[in-house]
Amino acid sequence: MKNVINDVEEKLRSKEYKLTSRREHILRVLLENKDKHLSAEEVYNLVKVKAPDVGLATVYRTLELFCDFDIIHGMDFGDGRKRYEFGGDDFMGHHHHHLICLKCGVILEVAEDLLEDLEERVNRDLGFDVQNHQLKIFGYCRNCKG
Amino acid sequence: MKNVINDVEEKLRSKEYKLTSRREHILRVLLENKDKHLSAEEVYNLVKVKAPDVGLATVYRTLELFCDFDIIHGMDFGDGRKRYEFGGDDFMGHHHHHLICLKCGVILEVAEDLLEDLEERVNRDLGFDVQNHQLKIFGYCRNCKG
DNA sequence: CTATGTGCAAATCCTTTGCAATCCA
DNA sequence: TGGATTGCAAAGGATTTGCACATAG
Repeated sequence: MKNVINDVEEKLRSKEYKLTSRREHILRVLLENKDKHLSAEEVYNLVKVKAPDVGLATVYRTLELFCDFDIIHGMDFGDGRKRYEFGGDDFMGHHHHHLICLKCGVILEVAEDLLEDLEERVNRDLGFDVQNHQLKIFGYCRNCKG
Repeated sequence: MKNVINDVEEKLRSKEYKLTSRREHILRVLLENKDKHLSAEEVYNLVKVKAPDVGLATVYRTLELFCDFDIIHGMDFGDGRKRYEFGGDDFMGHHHHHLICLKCGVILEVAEDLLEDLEERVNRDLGFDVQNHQLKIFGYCRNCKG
């Protein structure tokens, strides 16, 4: 954890950005909620607990910054707001996918990457140079089905 | 085409909705642009050519209506606006996927459905009852790569 | 005639931006 | 000190909503 924070600091510093205390607070919130998919406003509310004087704009600006540095990773589940998750490719290894329950809205993760052969096929057959992919699976979770 | 319009009319009528002339214009635009992924405003602009007195709100309301009836199908490519495509499951058979070029923004479609085994595995291993999925593949198209 | 559909403008929601003040190297 | 960072409030863009009028059946 301290490690991660140092890594991030170094990463930012390598391009003349600072890991200010605001940014560190935001980073901590994201770290402490690795498993969740927080919206900007949720991050804001959590950050305010420890640092009541942060502004929402700063949260947005910092989230964008972290995305640019591939420290976090933004996604969209179609509920009208962007959501963020700690870990870009550098921190997380390869992407995982999301199962979204249509009833209760819970979001589960599938760690395994089963799409490599697909990527290869797309590459070969369509001449499309795959960089990344995003898979969302909608359905009913164990508790909601039936 | 006439067929489709009649189908839609019947579908709407079965639940006490009407296929008014405004709605038909909107439907036609979507039909004539099967291959595109129009935003609400793009639909609006195209509809205005034939029916200058339609309001943007009506377009939004109609798109929502059509989505509810699974006549069209909304999606999000992360550019801040929802996009629509003719054909829900009823009209199109199974879903296709999208290849999004990171440079020129072109969106290609992959018709084949290579995810069935994945669905099955998710179902079996995680007790998740899959209804639908959405796959976006980002990369560089033939023209932009290299 | 009555419920549904519609245009318009205002309202909402999330996000971005301008700007003056603040902070850090 | 000087450029980066920030809070605040205002602006922005997409979408939704309230309401009075128009329309279809």
